[in-house]
Amino acid sequence: MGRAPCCDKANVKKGPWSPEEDATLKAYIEKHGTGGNWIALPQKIGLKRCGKSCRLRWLNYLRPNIKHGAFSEEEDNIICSLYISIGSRWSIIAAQLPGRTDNDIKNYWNTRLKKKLLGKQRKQQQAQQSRRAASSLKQEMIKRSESGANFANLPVGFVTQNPYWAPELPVAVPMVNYQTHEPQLIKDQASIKNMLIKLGGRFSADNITTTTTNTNFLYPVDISSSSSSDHQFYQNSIDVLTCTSAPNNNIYAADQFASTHYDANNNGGGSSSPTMFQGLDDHNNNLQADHHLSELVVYGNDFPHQHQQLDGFYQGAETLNNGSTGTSTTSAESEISWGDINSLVYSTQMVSDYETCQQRMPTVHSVFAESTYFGLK
DNA sequence: AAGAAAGCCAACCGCGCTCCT
DNA sequence: TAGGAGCGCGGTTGGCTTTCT
Repeated sequence: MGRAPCCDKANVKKGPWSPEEDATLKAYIEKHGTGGNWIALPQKIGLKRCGKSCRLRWLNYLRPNIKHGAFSEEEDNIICSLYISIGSRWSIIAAQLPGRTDNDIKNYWNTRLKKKLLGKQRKQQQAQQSRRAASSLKQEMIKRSESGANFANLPVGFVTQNPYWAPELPVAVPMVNYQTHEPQLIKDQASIKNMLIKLGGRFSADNITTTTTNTNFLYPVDISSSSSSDHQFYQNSIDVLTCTSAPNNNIYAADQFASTHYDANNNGGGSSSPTMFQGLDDHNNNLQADHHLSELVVYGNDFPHQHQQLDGFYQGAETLNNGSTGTSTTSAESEISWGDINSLVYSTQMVSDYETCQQRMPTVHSVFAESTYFGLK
């Protein structure tokens, strides 16, 4: 049984608002306010509109100080930065842009900005580089495994980047036990599989047996104290997102990160939105999966390349926009896999952290340690 | 000049969350 | 504590406009 409709659909007008309707609504709200009840409002003022429609019309068009028209370069940058940081939280993004509505920003992003930022050429570069990185990492993992390497030396929280599940599993997955804080190697395929499911992989309905709440393999850790060789190894292995005011400069746990993007029934975090890792079971989607699994760790603020790389991100975007590269990108060529860009966002957990951060610090940086992710190197 | 395709954006839809009873 | 009502949000749709062929 579905939810009861908020209004009598048969007796409400749909479609564009007339100037008269606008005037009626505006005059009433300016004089009396909304009265705290949008559902009842249209009846009060004699509009044959759904209360939700009135609310939307007021918020997106009629209320004072709404800014219409072109977005500035500065606004573009803010939107991009926040989208990368927090994803499609349009209301939060809109809160940073006075006069802009979430709907406006959403439309602007969907129709223009995202095309501006990414293109086919980049995707191809990304594919090549990602394959190379995954391959070298896998070899490194095998080497370490064969030599009986002590994975305790690895930075805590490391997840093998062998990203694509079937048909072969990673050789081994170094993890830190959440309870004991002891490093451990996970070699058992079922365990690894469950772990990856937990981290966000979706393989098939039959295979989903874990929930997002039962096990915790990882916990936040400061990698700044890791040895330089490990640091390098790590750096070559993962992508990095950072929040400059993350508590204690800690890495966020991968499970924390993934659990908010996935649930075992594939219900997503809300409505019908795809989960972050949707597509991992697609055999043609190796590249995308590469990226998803390589993003499971978040550093603190001491990573050296962050500003430079964020700058690179924007430079790349501008280059695309200006068409100033030798290989200009046409709009037709700009079709992209949105798994790529959607995978850039923080988890809900991180968003709340971000929101906390935001109260303390004016900016939040997102960073990608491997800027090859964007083909920017 | 006309039809097709693409771009754009206002509005709708449905779900999760919160508040209230 | 449970259930209902309303709110807020993000995804999607549909229709108008602009550009392309």
